[in-house]
Amino acid sequence: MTQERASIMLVDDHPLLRKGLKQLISMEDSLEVIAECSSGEEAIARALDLDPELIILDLNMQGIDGIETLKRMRDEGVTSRIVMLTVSDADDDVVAAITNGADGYLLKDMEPEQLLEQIMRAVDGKMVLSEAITEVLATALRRPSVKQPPGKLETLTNREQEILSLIAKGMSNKVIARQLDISDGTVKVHVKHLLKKLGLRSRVEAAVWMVHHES
Amino acid sequence: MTQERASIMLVDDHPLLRKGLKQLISMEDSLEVIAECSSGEEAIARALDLDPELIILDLNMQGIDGIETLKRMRDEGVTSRIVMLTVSDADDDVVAAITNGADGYLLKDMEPEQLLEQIMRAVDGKMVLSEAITEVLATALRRPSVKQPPGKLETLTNREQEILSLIAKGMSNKVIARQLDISDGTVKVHVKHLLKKLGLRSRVEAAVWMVHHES
DNA sequence: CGCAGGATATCCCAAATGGAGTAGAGTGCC
DNA sequence: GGCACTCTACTCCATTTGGGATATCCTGCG
Repeated sequence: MTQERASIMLVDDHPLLRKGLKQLISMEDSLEVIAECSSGEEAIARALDLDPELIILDLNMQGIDGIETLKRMRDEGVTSRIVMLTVSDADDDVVAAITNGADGYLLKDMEPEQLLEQIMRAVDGKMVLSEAITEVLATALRRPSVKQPPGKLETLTNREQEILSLIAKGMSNKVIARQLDISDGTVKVHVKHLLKKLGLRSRVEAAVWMVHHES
Repeated sequence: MTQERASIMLVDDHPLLRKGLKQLISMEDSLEVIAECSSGEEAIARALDLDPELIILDLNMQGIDGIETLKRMRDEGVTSRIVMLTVSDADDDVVAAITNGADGYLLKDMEPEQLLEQIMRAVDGKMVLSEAITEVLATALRRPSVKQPPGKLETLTNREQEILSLIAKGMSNKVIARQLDISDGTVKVHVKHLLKKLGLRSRVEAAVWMVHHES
C-alpha cells in the first residue's frame, strides 16, 4: 500500500510565510499540506471539516489571535495536534498556549532543517518546544503561582475547596447550595472561580482532578 | 446547655397513623416532631424549608407516591435522612427506595418499641431496615441484574464503556463526538443509557464512578 | 482610616446537559 | 425468517452550567 502522508494545515495571515513553510514541508515525503488558512475563523471551520493530523498555528494574527483560535478549536472539539509558531517568546504566550492545549511552541527564527524535524516530531505525537522556550516554561513553572500554571489546591479559598469536594461527590450546584445553606447563585460564583484558578473548563474536569489529587 | 432534640418530619396521608407515630416519638425525649405533611408536594416544600434531621415518609400515598416524593426531594437537594415507612414489602419498592437515596425502609407492622428504636438509629446516621426487608434486599442484589442494583462496568456495551472513559477524562459530548467521529446527539443517547444502567444522575457522578472503578 | 480579599447575592445570556420519544441500518441467534 | 440488541440520528423540552458584570457585608492588614 502507498505510504500514508500526514495531513497538515497551515494557519498564518502572512501569505509569504505560508508559502515558505509549505515549501519546506514539501521536502519531506511523509508530510502533506492539505490546507492553508489566513484567519482564525477560517482555520476553526476548516479544522473541524478536514480534521488534519497537525495544525501549525501562527500566534500573531489580525482578528482573533492564535491563542484565542487555539482555545476555540479545543472548545469545538478539534483533536488535531496543534503547534504554535511565532516570533514572540513572551512568557505569557507560551504558558497560555500550553495550558490551552497546544502540543508545541516553535519560534520562526529556527533553522529550517530544525523546524522541519520538529514538525515531524510533532506529527509523531511528541511535544515540541524551541530550546529558548523550554527555559521560559521552566521558569514560569518555578515561580509560585503567577496565574495559569497547573493550579494547586492550596490556591483555593476554604469555601472553594469545600465546594470542590462536593463537586467531586457528584453534587449539582443546587444540592451543594442546600448542603452549605447558601444560594445556588453563590455556589455558581465559587465554582466559576475555582475552575479559573485550577485552569479547568468544567465541573467534570474539576471532579476528576479532585479525585486524582486527594489520594 | 439544653439537650438538642432531633427534628423529625412525618409524611403520611393517613392522619391517624401520623397521630400514633407522633405519640410514639414523643415518648423519647431526644426526638421532636417538627412537622407533619399529608402529601408529597407539601412534604417536599416543607423539607426544603425546615431541613429536618429525619423524614419519615409513607410509601403509599395518593398523588405522587413515596418513591416519587423521595426522588424529587433528593433532586431538590434535601439532605435530611429519609426513612420509608410502609405496609408493603414489594421487592421493587425496597430496591427503588434504597437506590433513590432512602436511608431506611421500615414496615408499619413492627412492634412500636422496635420502631422507635429504629427511628433513633436512623437519626444516628445508621441505615435501618426491617428484618423482613434485609432478606428481600439480599435476594434482589443476588439476582444477576434485574435493573437497578449498583451497576457494573460489564453491563455497558462497548460503545458505552468507551464513552464513559472519555467522560472520565473530562470531555464534553461535543468533543467526544469528534473523537469518535459520530454526532453529538448520538453521544447524548449513549450517555443517557449508561447513566441509567449505572444508576447515576449526571456525567459528573459517572466520571467519579469511573475513576474509582478503574483502579 | 483605607484597601484587599473573601463570601454572599443578583442579573443576563449562551451553551451544555439529561430525559422522552421515534426510527433506520447492521449483526447475531434460534 | 423473525427477534433482540447495538449503534446511529433526529426532535422537543426543561434544567444546569459557565461566563461576565455588579454590589454589599465583613475581616484583616498596614
